Amino acid sequence: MRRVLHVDMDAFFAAVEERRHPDLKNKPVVIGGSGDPTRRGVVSTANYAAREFGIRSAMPLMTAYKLCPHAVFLAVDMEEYARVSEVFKKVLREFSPVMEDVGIDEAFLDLSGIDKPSEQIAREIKERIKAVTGLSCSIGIAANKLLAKIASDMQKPDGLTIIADGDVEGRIWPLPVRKLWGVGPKTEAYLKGLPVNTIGELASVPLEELVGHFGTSYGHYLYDASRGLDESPLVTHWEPKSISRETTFQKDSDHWQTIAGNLARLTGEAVTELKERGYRGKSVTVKIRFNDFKTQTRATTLDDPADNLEIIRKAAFHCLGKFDLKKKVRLVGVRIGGLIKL
DNA sequence: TCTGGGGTCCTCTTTCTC
DNA sequence: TCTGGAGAAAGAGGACCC
Repeated sequence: MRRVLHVDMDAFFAAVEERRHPDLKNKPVVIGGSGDPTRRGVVSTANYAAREFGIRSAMPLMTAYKLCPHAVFLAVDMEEYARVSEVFKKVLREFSPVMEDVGIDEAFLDLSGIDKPSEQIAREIKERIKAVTGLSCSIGIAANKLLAKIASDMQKPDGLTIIADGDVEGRIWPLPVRKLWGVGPKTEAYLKGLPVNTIGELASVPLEELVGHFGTSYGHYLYDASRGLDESPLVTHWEPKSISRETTFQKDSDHWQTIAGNLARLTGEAVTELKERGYRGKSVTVKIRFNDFKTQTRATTLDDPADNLEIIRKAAFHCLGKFDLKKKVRLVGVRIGGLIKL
């Protein structure tokens, strides 16, 4: 019988900042962008005090500022969060060697080979993480990744939730479909029209109907997921598939030099990382987002995999030439794909 | 009015090759 | 030489994740 644990750090970025700056405790804290709410950017994390004002992740900083002008706004300090992330993941590996990284503040742990009761392991992990990082986390344990992740979200912050066999009907089915990993705002809205609002209602839709609405792959996924079924293994090692850089201008621009200059700079940064990590790329894609938020991409394939700045920059500018730049541009980005390890 | 940045994966269409 | 079809690869867009 498989047993999977999911750890989710509570309001991670904000919690790290509060630990560094104890005077922030009990104040609303918003982490995002450059930390200047008058500039373009979105909320990465808000602490629980800020959430009481309606501030949420992915909200524009300017909107967050209107909701709570006296909140403390801080810049994202990825280096520090990555450092703390390594510390708590090291703790997890002490409990089981099979760990899957899920971004900076989450991880799965395979407990299948371990004898201890689930609740005891979870409590020990929470204590250890608290001891070495000073931070709290929420933990979910279930028979697979899908359910463990839903479980860790059920009692936040500082939660501990165990989903047992037979709990799906009683504890998962009443939840909104949006709680399923892979169901975002678009799918949620589409399902609402069927009408399907809860995971249980989704489970009552025949497989053929789901495949008709969503295609073979996603249809089957939804069918299984609504029943709490998930065979996917923990992924303990993976290679990057692409490396990208993009930037949103403070002011939309139709000035070619501004767009081209930024593309050249971003391409340089991406190539530097490509080289540092020891890869070559086979394809180059340029992304432009216009002032109406419409996004277009133009891609080209290189003759041979490359990590040479001149070759990749030339390819990027070839792509840039394929755009019709009549509208003002708000974002430019470059992606190097088809990576091959040297 | 506002809507980041760094990724993955899927689907559909177009282009290439045999 | 022309044409068509099949299948692969490339290109574009979009949904989703943290």
